[in-house]
Amino acid sequence: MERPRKPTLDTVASAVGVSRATVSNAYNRPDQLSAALRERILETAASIGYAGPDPVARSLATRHSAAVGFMLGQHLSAAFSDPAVSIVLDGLASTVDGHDHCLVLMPGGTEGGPRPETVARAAADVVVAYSLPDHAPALDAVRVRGLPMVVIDQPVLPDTARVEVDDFGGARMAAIHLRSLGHTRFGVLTFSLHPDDRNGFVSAGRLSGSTFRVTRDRLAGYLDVVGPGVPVWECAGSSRELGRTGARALLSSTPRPTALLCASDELAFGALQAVRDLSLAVPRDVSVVGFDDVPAAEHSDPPLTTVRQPLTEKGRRAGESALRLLAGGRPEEPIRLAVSLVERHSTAPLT
Amino acid sequence: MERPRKPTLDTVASAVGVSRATVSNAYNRPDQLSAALRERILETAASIGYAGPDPVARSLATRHSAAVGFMLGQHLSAAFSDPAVSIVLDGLASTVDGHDHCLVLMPGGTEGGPRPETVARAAADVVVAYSLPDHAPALDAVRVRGLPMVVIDQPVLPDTARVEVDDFGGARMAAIHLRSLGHTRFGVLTFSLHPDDRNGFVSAGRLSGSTFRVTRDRLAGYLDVVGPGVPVWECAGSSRELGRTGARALLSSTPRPTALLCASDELAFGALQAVRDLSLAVPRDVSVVGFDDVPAAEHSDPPLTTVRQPLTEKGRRAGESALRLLAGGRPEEPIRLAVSLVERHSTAPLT
DNA sequence: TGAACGTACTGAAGCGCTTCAGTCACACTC
DNA sequence: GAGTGTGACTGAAGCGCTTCAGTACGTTCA
Repeated sequence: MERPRKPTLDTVASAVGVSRATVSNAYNRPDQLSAALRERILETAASIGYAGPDPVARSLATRHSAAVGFMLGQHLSAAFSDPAVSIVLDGLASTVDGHDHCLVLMPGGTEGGPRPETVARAAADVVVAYSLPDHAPALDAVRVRGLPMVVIDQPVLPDTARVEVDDFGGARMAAIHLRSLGHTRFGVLTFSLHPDDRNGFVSAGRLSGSTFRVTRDRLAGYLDVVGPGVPVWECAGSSRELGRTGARALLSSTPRPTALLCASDELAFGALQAVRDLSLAVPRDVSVVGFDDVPAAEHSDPPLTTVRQPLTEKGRRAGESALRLLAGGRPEEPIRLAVSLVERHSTAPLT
Repeated sequence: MERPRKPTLDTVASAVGVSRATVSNAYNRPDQLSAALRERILETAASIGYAGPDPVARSLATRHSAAVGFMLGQHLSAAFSDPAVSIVLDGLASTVDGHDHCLVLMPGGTEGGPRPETVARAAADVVVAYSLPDHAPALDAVRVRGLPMVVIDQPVLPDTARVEVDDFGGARMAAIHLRSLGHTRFGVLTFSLHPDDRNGFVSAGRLSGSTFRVTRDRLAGYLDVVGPGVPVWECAGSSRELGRTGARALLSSTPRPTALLCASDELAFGALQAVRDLSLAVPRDVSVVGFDDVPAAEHSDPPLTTVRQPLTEKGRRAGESALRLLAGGRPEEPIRLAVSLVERHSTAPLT
């Protein structure tokens, strides 16, 4: 079947009997033509099924694509199972959407970040990177393309905007809290140190060379307070299930820890369950702290003591930075958001 | 500061001393030139910082953008807190990424779907819609643009591919299971019937006119078996917290239900917690069934009896359909994936 | 009354790339 | 030595739009 060609600006222009420039103005610069003519153009366009200027052609002509790329170091399901990611992404998405920009997802491959080819071929004029390992090839691909970038929770990169929280300080606060409650036997539950999906106790060597900034800092914050000899279990991702397994392992060591320091709330929720699994109670037998303060932390059983970081704001600020770079602004000073300890009922003095 | 213009195909062409067409071929049709020349072109390109053909210009010339749009009826945080969404999205993303396509996110506004302008301006050449209300304006915007579309769990639309599961049948299976265990007093926990974020008991009127196909069918499946008089609580989203609140309300009615039918696993997890909150036990005092069979269902306490739907495959099939449409294929017959009841330990005979 | 100004619209030059019909030189055949 | 390929490369026409310098035609004002 001979499908009719899609209408273009030209189609509309000759249907109305004006020049192409005028039709373009009808869409983009209403002040450039009389209201009556504009009305007539829009009506004609609708009647012949013209859906408005083609986004791609417009992007080529204007030299920006109204899209912000989003690079993620993990598979999407893994990433989103962590509310910390989805809330940030939501903040980001609503910010850019409010300014008529789309979000182009570049999901991570197996290597800790999108493939460089994916980056090279994606239409975006600024990209925000979240949770990539330090030297991800995708980061380099962005640089080669000359796209401005904002990184979240990532090491500093030349010419790049950045938003982050004080993971190290937050973790220290949590650990100090526990120590001041009298605890001396700790266990630490962390998520990936390296992009290789490993679960298990962590050796000193693996610990030192972690390529994920956030993991590294939270862990360092904990260990800075509780000392380096503490058992650390690494989970391949931030999920309840993995946390439950890890916490079970930690609680099976002798002497049994009386306090568990978790790198995220999701991991901590798993730990809560693990304590129950062993017929122990939180906080009577073991205290648990999380990190993030996701909404569910307030309603867990018991409500979770955790380090609050402003997740939505993180996404929003990243979005605003991206928009500012898009408008030609220079990357500003790194934005550092405050964290705070939220004491609830999963921690108690050592009895 | 005078920033140097970004190199283009032309820049490379004249640097090497060949025509622009040849440089283009070096990237897209290696068989059209000698290996030696290609090598030389690629080297020169790298040395002058050319990152490869501009994606936008290429899209305009080829008339496809290598992007699949993704429309979602909810805010991203709401959507991703439901693993059922993130797993589907992950399946979709890895399918299209494997074929060098990006995913363009068009997040829902408040009206149950992306704004039509968002749709009109997004560069994508096929879109997949998930979890939109029946007559979302975004659906119409896609039609006007003439883009092919695949819908997941959505009513049939002319000229549109579709993948879905038998929500009605699945829900019936779960309800029949409960009835055959002897239960007669039920409570139903559902998620949004309308795009207005409401929580509370559902009136008959609100129930009949639901605009979300999935909600409608699961609910209808439950009620088909347990009868129309059963109390139904609507949650604004599919999260543990909302489920917990709703289940608490349901369990406070007299006579107290002995079985809770939940529209999703997340809701069911909340119900599990609610039962504990009231110092009751699952399944001794109350049986609970979920829907989806997300990974966590196997590990909940107790493990959840639920209706399994193949989430990853749903995303994968949707991705494949999208790719096929992109290749010019006609929309095929709707794909209907099988569901099955997974009996675990959250249901038991009425004692 | 004529210079100055505004408003409404148009022509044409790109934006950076793909693609297809050639052209050209060279080898191969009978 | 004319005919037939064939492999390697090029010229030029678009893809659908934006934009900017201009034209044409009133209005205004000194």
